[in-house]
Amino acid sequence: MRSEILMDIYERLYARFGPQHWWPGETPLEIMIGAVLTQNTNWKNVEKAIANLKAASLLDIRKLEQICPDRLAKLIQPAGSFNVKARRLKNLIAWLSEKHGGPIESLKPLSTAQLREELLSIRGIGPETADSILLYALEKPVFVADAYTARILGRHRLLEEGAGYDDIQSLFETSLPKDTALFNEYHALLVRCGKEYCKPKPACAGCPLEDLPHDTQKECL
DNA sequence: GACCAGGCACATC
DNA sequence: GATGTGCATGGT
Repeated sequence: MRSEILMDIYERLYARFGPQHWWPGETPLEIMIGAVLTQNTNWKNVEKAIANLKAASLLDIRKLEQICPDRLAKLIQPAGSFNVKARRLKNLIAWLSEKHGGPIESLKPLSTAQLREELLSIRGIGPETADSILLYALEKPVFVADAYTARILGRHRLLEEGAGYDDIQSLFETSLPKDTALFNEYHALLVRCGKEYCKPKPACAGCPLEDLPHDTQKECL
């Protein structure tokens, strides 16, 4: 039942918007960095910050290990919260380098559960950032249950009262096949639909989910 | 000028 | 354990 509804939503979104080609990053390292930079931040600003890092040839674990936080902060300035994010990036790089010796390839054989636990232990990496890294950088079948997901499901009365991040995530992970490509596309499509139609002040007209039961008064979680 | 954006840590109650 | 606040830029 729930699987059918979730697949119906997926089909509608895909039929409307088509493939989203996420994550827009060329390497796993760039995706990881983008996941931190996009915290509470518009993606366009993240692109500017990443362009600065590229221009400085800094998309490299060894170089990011060396750089001082102040210089890193200046480069990522367009992404906002730059002092905080510079520290968070340094924490992430230190984990890669000190615990796993650098190359991201060495992470891929490890279990999803172990990687998630380690990521969550890094200061600055919360559930959503950890799951974005697992799904988009490491290609693990993990569902990213972000604010758009909560908002869209909430508006369509598909969430229990008080459902939190883990509840929403397991709703998808237990109802759908654990398929990296599906989770990749589904989350990207929810973000796309949320941006265009399901904002805090919703504009439902024309939304591919418009004729499903929904409640436009409902606040986002 | 207010609100929002692909969150998280920390303080306080 | 729930709720509030700082971080900080850039687009609407």
